[in-house]
Amino acid sequence: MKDLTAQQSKVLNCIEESINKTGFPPTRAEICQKLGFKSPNAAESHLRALEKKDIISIAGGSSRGISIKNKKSSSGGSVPVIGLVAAGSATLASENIEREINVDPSLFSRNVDYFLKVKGLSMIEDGIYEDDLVAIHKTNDFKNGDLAVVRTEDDVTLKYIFKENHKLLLKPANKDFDPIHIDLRNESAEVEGIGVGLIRKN
Amino acid sequence: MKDLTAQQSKVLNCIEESINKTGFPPTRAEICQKLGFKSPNAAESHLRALEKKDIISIAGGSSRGISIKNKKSSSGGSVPVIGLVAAGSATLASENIEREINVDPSLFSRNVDYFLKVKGLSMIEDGIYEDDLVAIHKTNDFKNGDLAVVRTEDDVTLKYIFKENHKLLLKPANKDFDPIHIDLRNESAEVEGIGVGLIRKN
DNA sequence: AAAAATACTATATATTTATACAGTATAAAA
DNA sequence: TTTTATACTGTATAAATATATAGTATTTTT
Repeated sequence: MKDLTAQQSKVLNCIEESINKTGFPPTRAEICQKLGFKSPNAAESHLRALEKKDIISIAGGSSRGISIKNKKSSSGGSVPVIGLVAAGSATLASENIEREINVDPSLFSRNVDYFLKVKGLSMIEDGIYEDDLVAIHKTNDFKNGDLAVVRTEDDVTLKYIFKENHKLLLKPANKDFDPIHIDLRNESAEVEGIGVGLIRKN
Repeated sequence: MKDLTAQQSKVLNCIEESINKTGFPPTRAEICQKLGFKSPNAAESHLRALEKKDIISIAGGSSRGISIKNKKSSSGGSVPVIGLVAAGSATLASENIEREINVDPSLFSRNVDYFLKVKGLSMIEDGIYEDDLVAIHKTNDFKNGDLAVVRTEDDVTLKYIFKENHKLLLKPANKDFDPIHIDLRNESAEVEGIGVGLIRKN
């Protein structure tokens, strides 16, 4: 990312302040007033510079149409919690959003789309316990050994995933549980996302 | 809090959606468009109703001047991360704040004062791994069996705590580690806080 | 039964606001 | 050295927007 100039930082700061304080972005005039500019074009050109550097986006033709890109946390860091229902291998209640929690997106390595509330003990040997919230990044791209949310024909399960040609291995971390073997020629299976973190409440 | 009517809920929802999606509140016209109203005054009066019920506030004379009230704190959501240095039983670098992360205070059962970054494997059998962030609630009050941050004469360690008269037992969750016995008549020990949760990054 | 709140359409307008255009000046990059 | 980016003032204006006023109709509260 390109560096911002001192003035551009001030303008960006002014935008953030406005959003935090009032709940909405500032107008050009307000930026000018706060930073002591006498021409609205002073604000305008700084905004365009910030837009060019991909720091903000400006909605054309609408007032206060400024939004800060790749916004860390803020207040919009709300992530849904979805519960797995059954034990062991489980059924995802697709729209079963239990609640929403606020998390800092910068916390985890990848963007968190939802938290999966773990039911069952299939991953207990790797420190994933019942009722833990596993942070899921939605993707169907994975590497062998990733912790994946996999939708099989009638189940959704959280396991380590390994793929070799047409064979899919879903491996639990509990010696009392058997690995699941899926032959993709006969059965369908889809990776919904991969685990990028975990939250546990005692 | 007074109940909202169905229409008022829709309008509120529309405002929230706009803020989430675009980064700024909607105009009257935009609300009308989304909800199918044909007069800007339809939106206006619903907004005034929501204002009267203290759900939103409307900044007079400014465009998109809508903000949703009592938005959940977000203020005190910044919590420091402190690293434990050595392995097994460790030394707390007291003011060694690695960084700050934003968490939803309602996430854990008790208020989180800081996160302790775990070093070592002494709690591994209970799913607390190296580099996990254990949410610590500062207190010197504890129950037997609590996960506690204990400052001994020259160490700080995270263990299960048990107290019986003058004897303190600090119990790891790893059979390769020995429990620590402290005789409070000879040695001093202080409970800095107790663990109320955990965050892991993969 | 009357008053107040809800739920709108319809029209109008003062004000807010984005945004273009014309300059000036300096610093940095090509 | 010429171009590009930065950093503004100053003026102007079309378009966006809040907001008032005038109605109608239904539901809820008092």
